[in-house]
Amino acid sequence: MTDTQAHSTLAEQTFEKIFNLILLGEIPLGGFVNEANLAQRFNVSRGPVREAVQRLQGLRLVTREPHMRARVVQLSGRDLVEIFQLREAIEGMACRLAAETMPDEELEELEDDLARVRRRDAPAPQVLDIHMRIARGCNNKRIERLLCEDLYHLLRIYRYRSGSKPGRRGKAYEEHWQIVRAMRARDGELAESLMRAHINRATRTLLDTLDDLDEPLRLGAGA
Amino acid sequence: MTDTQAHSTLAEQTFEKIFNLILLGEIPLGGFVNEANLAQRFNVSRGPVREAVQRLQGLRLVTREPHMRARVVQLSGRDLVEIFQLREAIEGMACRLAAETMPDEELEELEDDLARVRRRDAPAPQVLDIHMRIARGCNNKRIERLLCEDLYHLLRIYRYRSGSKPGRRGKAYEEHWQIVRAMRARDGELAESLMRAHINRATRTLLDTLDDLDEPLRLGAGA
DNA sequence: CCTGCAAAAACTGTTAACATTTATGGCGCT
DNA sequence: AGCGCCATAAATGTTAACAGTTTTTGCAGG
Repeated sequence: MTDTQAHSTLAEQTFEKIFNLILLGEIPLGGFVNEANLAQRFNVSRGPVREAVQRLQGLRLVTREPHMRARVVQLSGRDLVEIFQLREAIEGMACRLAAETMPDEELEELEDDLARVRRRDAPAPQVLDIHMRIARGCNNKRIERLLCEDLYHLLRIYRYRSGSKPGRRGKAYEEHWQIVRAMRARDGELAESLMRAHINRATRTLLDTLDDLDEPLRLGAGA
Repeated sequence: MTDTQAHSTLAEQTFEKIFNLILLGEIPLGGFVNEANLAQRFNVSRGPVREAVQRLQGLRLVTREPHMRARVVQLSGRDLVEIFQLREAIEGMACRLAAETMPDEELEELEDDLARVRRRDAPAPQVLDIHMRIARGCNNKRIERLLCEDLYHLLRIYRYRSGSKPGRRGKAYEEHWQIVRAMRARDGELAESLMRAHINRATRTLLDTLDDLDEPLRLGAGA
């Protein structure tokens, strides 16, 4: 109507809309992604919808084989472990690189913001924030995109469903602090191993949670 | 005509064809990817071509912004370094996981094949082969896909243009051997660090080659 | 009641035409 | 000649209809 080029292309807007549908559970995990249905819903043709679904497939958020109907992935406990193993490897490397190449001023800023979080007068207490800032500071566009665009979407869905563990908050802060200190010391190797340990601990907490719930966070049909 | 479902969908066939065009340099690095042009060339409509190009964008092999024409990436020296840094992180982790979970028999087979390569009666002396087999054995589908599907395509293009360094062959073999020995000993940590060192050395060789050539392997316009 | 097959429905794959945006080339102006 | 503007050309974005495959439905037979 009047919203001229918020994202400029229908395909991109449609991607965001479908992603939100999945995020909010309106299309459940394991549920089907129907092109015609979505096209009608958004008042667009199937072209942009197809493009959006294909992008979701690129993120491995939906599976899609030749003539079969696309469906949202299940995000089983196994899937999450795999994602976290991948994060451990990539974010570890990102942290090493950021420790070696990030400008001093940005590191200081990062440290200051972290200190503000501790004093409870933080502007945005996003847990992912520090991870994202390290990813953006690693001076490797390919790693940055993989973390900030590809894995970020998956983590959003996971976090939305299992409101982040409150018990880990304090410990996570301490671990973040150590990581930033290693980075300020320009000790890439230490920074990497601290980040890996940090994510590894998160993985363990994740596994415990999954055990508690008996079954993984499943909102779609059971396997 | 008669080739019934080799890949079943036109979009997929078109993807392979366009990829080969890029691999062979028929579409040069930095060159434009014209949808209508390719559609006519392959006797298909623009739909499958669009889908193929979008997949190439997902691999970060072509860049494509809203209304601009898509173009093949440049693969500058910087790009290659970034790819190798990413490989170091992911293949390192893959190697650790493979060392911990790969079945004994597969590891033995891997060792035997490597021994055959040493004795010069190898069936297929593919350098990438051992990396791929480790990726496939890491028991993490997400990592496997990232290495075998995403990064594999990029490495193929790089290798096609700079016929793999012969001087490294012998050393690479020795390093592969050590990695497999660590895996057979089920020492994931050692296997990971050996794999990382292996890729790191390859990166250095790569950088030296680039220095020798004065400018990176550029077939498109210079940056 | 269950099983297996055949027709119908639903869905994805593909195409060609239309709409909109960007790139190109020529013209006049300074 | 060099620079900016405007018409034209070319490329991408979008749509609606058609084609082929898969899933569902319903019925007949055991």
